[in-house]
Amino acid sequence: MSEGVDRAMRVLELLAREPAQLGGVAADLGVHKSTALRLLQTLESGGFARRTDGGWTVGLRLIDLAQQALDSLDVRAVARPHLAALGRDCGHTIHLAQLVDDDLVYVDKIEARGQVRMYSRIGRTAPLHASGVGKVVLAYRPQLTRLVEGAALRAYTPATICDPAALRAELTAVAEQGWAADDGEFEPLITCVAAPVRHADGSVSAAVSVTAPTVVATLADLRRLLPRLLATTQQISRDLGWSGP
Amino acid sequence: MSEGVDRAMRVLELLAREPAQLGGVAADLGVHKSTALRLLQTLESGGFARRTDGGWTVGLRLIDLAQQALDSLDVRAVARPHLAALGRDCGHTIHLAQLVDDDLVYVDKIEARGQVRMYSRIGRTAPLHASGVGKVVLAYRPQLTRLVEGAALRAYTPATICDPAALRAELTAVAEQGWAADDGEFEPLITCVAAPVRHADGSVSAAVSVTAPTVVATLADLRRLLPRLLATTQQISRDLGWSGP
DNA sequence: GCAACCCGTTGCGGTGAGCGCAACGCAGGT
DNA sequence: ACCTGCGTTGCGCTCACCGCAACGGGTTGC
Repeated sequence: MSEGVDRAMRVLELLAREPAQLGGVAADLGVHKSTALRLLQTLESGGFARRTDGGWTVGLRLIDLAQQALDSLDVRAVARPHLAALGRDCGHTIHLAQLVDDDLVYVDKIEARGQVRMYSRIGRTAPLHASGVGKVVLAYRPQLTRLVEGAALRAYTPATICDPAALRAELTAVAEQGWAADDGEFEPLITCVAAPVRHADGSVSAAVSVTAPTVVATLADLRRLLPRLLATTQQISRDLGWSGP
Repeated sequence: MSEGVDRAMRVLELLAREPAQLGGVAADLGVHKSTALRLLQTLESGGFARRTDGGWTVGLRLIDLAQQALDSLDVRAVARPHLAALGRDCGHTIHLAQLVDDDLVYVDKIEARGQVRMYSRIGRTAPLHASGVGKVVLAYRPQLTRLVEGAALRAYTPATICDPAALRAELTAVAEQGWAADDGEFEPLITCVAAPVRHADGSVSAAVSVTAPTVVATLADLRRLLPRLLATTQQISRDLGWSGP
């Protein structure tokens, strides 16, 4: 629709991945470098891009805006202290994922006490069929299963549930027991347990998970944390206005 | 330079502050609403804007990109575990600020153990003359004093140092003692101590601070944490390749 | 030393992308 | 029944933006 804006967004995608120079940006967009320069200058004037020694990078304004947007998410604000307390108690990585349109997005994260590197990032989307938070949300939002019914379920690991029937059975079990596990279904050797967060109207559009590498904690270990996790999600739900069981 | 992109950035600024509807966006930009709609649709197609029940909001892609950019900041990655450890030891809010061009930007934050609300946000800029991290950076980057020399120093509180001569004296003291304090100079009743982080070449372009409301910790209390803070910044500096004293 | 690069940057015209306009469908409120 | 304000669509006009070509300044190579 708006060509310039479209190109600008592609530029930001590029720069966020890694800094680039004018020529590279121009080539990647398939435009003349003078065009790319003017784009970058415009972005620079707004603080969305900046120059470094070795080329162009995303600007601070982008980071500021994103953080502003994150802070305006009500679920995040309400949940944060509870997540921090949970993280302090168990020492593992805590994730908060929220459903936005048809995507389940990680919107908060408490780092594990250990120094173990784990690849996850606020802003990324969680695979609905291959993550604890995803399965929890699916289990309580039947209409969302349309997103995984027809589509071929991607196998991230050998443990990923790719068979629709098996997934349906899993979701039924999750809905009944009130929590979900993920034993290496997205990344090998990474395990988690997840539980739903309810809004005032009782709907589930967010979830909390406790994640750890199996070398640190096995699924059995994490299961022992379930009462603590469920207490956390229930407290968050109550803070959001939910008054169910 | 590029009008469309310029408008798009203004739209994002608007949406990040608070969700808005088409009419509001159009009015604020001073354009016809059809124009605003096309802009929003373009942003939507790239994931930079999205529709909610009550209007338009910033999209997830923006958050993802910003987080990606944050993660690529080397200082942040190196410092994070040390900051977490420091936060665990003292329980107060920890900030990491980095100099980007002429702005000192908060790039990481460890929340305080207590539930006390404090207004700071990753992505915001720190006032150079009215914050611990700002004064530390100024003290070790004399060429930057040009930024505060001529300009009228804004008085955030009665304690803010607005007199150039007084500031110069303060910076000299900071440079000598190796750390800076901020006793209500930016926000009343908020105190902090800050120390410099050095890069491999010995230059100072980042700083760490320990912040607390005076009701929780007085300046005297925070001073007692100085050895721990200085040990942290020195360790970060070493991890960055610095081999000084 | 000069030449050959590659970087970012700057006028300059032609043209098509995107602008404003006007009109429509649809909800929700009075 | 009306009205108000939302998002949306088609249509010409025009000016913003594109590509081109040329320039200045670093760095590299022989």
